[in-house]
Amino acid sequence: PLEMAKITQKNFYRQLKQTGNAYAWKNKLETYNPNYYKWTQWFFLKLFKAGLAYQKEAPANFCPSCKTVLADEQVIQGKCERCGAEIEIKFLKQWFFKITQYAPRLLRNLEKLDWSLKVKIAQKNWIGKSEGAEIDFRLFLPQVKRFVILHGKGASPKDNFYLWLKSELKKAGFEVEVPKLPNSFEPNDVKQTEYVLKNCNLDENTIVLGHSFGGIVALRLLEKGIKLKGLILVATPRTDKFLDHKKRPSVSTALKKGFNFKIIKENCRNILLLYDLKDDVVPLSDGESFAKELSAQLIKAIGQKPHFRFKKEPEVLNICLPSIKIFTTRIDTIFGATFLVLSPFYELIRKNDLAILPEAKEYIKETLKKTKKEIKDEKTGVFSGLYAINPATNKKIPIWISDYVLASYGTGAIMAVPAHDQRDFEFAKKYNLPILQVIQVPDLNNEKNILDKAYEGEGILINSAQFNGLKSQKAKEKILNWLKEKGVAQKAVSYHLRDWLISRQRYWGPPIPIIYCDKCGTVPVPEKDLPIKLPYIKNFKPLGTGKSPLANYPKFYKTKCPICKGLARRETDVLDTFLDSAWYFLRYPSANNKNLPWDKKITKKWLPVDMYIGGAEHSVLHLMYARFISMVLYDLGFVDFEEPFKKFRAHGLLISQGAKMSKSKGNVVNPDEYIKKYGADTLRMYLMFLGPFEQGGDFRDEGIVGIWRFLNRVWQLVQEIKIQDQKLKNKNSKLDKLMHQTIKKVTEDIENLQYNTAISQLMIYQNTLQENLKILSLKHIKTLLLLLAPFAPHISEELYQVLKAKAQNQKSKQFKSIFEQKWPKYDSKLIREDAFKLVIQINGKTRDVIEAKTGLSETEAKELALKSPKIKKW
RNA sequence: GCCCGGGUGGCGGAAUUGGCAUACGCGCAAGACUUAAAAUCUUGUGCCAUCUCGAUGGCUUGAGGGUUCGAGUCCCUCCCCGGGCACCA
Repeated sequence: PLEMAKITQKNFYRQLKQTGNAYAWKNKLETYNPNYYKWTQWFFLKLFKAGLAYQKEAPANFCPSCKTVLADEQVIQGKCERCGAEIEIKFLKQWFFKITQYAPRLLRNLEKLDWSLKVKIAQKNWIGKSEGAEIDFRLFLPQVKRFVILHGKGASPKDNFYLWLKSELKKAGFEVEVPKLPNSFEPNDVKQTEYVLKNCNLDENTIVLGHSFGGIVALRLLEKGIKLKGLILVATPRTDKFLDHKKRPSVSTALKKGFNFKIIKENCRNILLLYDLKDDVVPLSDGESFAKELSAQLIKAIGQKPHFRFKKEPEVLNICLPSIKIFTTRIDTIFGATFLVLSPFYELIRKNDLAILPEAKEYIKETLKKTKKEIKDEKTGVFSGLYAINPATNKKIPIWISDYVLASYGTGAIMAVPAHDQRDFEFAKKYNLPILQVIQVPDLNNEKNILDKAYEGEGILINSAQFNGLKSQKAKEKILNWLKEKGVAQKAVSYHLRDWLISRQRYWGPPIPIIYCDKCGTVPVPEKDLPIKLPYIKNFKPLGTGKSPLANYPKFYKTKCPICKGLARRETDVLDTFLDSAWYFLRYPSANNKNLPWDKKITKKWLPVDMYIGGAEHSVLHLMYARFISMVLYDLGFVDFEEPFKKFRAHGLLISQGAKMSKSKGNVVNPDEYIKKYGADTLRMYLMFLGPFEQGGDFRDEGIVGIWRFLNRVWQLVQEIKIQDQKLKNKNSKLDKLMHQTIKKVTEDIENLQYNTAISQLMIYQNTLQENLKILSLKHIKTLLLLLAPFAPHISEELYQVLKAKAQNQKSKQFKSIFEQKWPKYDSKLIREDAFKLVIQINGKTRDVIEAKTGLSETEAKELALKSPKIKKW
């Protein structure tokens, strides 16, 4: 790629120069240059340190042909933005930028921007804000009747979260016991176990929750042969390694006996472990070792207080009464929610070993083999084996798993309301799930409102208990408040925008500056070590193993940990090259600065960009990324503007033979051929003359000779003209008027990107000059050349030199360039017409047109009109 | 399905606020130059009628309706083309 880039860029630069584009060539840059991508990597580090770059395991768009993952924006209609292959969903660990954190601002700022409406709307839709609610649907726990909570060392039933948890569980309809265990300060697990056996009601409908030392007691109960429905260990020690173990001889003694895990597992099949990441008493590793021995699910969380010692610990309640959070914009239809649907990638299913059916597990595996298109084409799903409780109706509803629910939107779970959502309707029909109508269909006389498809509109509520008769809008508000009071719902906003996936398993891109060390974890490369150069390797083809080709080069990835200096491994994925282009405008003015990404003073002078012109295809790609990066840099104090481009205009796309130009279609129009035949000026001017700049169209060369002829006539004009005596000056007011009108029109049209009409005005002007060849003065022709210069720079410059030589009596001399002359100004007094055409219409039809002098009064104009002989018969 | 553009001569396209629709260019036709062709220049060129043959009348901006003295332009309904997004709950 490096060699190829150098060849293609050479040709690219040649063509840009040849077409007469006046760029500041001193300030050019190439993003593959280590001097440039050094700073791209530097951004990554800045974002990483600001908590805006993170790694996560998530379903990602994977292109099987490019063999890399892609960002959401880079999937166009289910296909790869680069190669067009059908995208698959793979569950992989990748790096992301938290662009979603900026979603509200990216949306809000749009209003202030002077951008093509098209692009603003595209961005708005892509960010896709929806307002609604998040609602908790509690899981239905079959056969569970009773909770027994065992407190820890030195505690009593009144301490920590016990009282609160007891009341919450009671509210949910369970029996709860919290025994006061004997000798709490110097507890003996044998004695406490005996106490529980004697005093508590334990059976196969009971879940025991043990907190800290209470967990050891719980395990002993199972060892004794007690069978339980479930066991929850909250921060229970496995080893006596915790900080002040010397002060806890009782715990050490209890642990020394060890556990009979085999019997424990036999007596209880549902075991969940909850450990606090910031625990200052029991290390997380205890939870990990328990999880291994008990083959149980370990949930890592952060307690309100370390070791879960606060009065309210929602994480603990969540374990006892797991619930599924859904997002909806139609809370008014909640009484019609007859089932829940989870995405196959829903966190709970993946991470918690809920009692889901084997066929559901199989389904999740199968989903990973499908392409996006296959998923879309047919709705499939499977019953999970679980049930939830609809918080509005308190009814038990089944939980299904289906890939028609996206993991990456909302919470990854939905309440299905088949009567009022077409997708849910189709799903319910296919799998024979109940459909309950809760909104009246207007204009339907039939009282039963039988539905053969979902009614998705709003209306009056039915089958919704106390909310019957309300209109959707009002009902949304009331139901939300009702569920809020119950503590199971809250207002929520969801965005369509996803975090920006920036890892690529390609070769060509800046390596992600991260080092993995067994001891120190994920370590950012120190800034002084940048750039991490992309090595020159022979086999750069993608591997298809989910890893970058760099993963085959130990020379690249073997490194030392910057912290402990031990052996470590570099990240081998590279950064999305869209990140390179997300900040290049900042680099242009300071392109030659070796020590900084940009010079503060120069940046202040030149940026933000006044006017930016590009393709609309970058609406949600480059333009969104660049805005995000600018906002981050602003927040971090590196630049003093949030928005990089004040004004943006999208040029139209020129297509060829009815399709986008592409090498594979063989319909590429090569400018070189036209330059060879007609010259660069003709080509560039023809492109401008073709049609409205912002519209684009099919490229045909049928009219190109028109421009060629026009430029030839201008050429002839300058050759033929004889510079007159100054006497003739100002004699021809008609020509002067046209000249000033032309200056005005061309100036304004250029500013509005209406090049086609500017050129047509130049043609009119040129034609008139030709007709009045004998009475032309220098200014007329000079103005023509000045106005023509931006369109046809080469010929204008040459003719300008000829003209100057003529004007100064043929002395051959090098004159200043036309591009150093001032742009002509028009005199608005001279533009005003002194005559106008008085159009006489009768019943909207033109019956006569009379030449009239300006400044007539209404009566005078009427009189004049009535004199027209033609109107008499009308 | 939703959201943007757009639909005007044979073609690319013009048309400030509603006020001569078709500017400018291509193409085409006739003429000039030429032995001839190309190039160049000049003139003409929306469609349909009518006749006394250079005028007169009518029609025309995707379709239909409306507002107005007057609509390519404003309002309503619909059709077609291009682009974007799309199980987004």
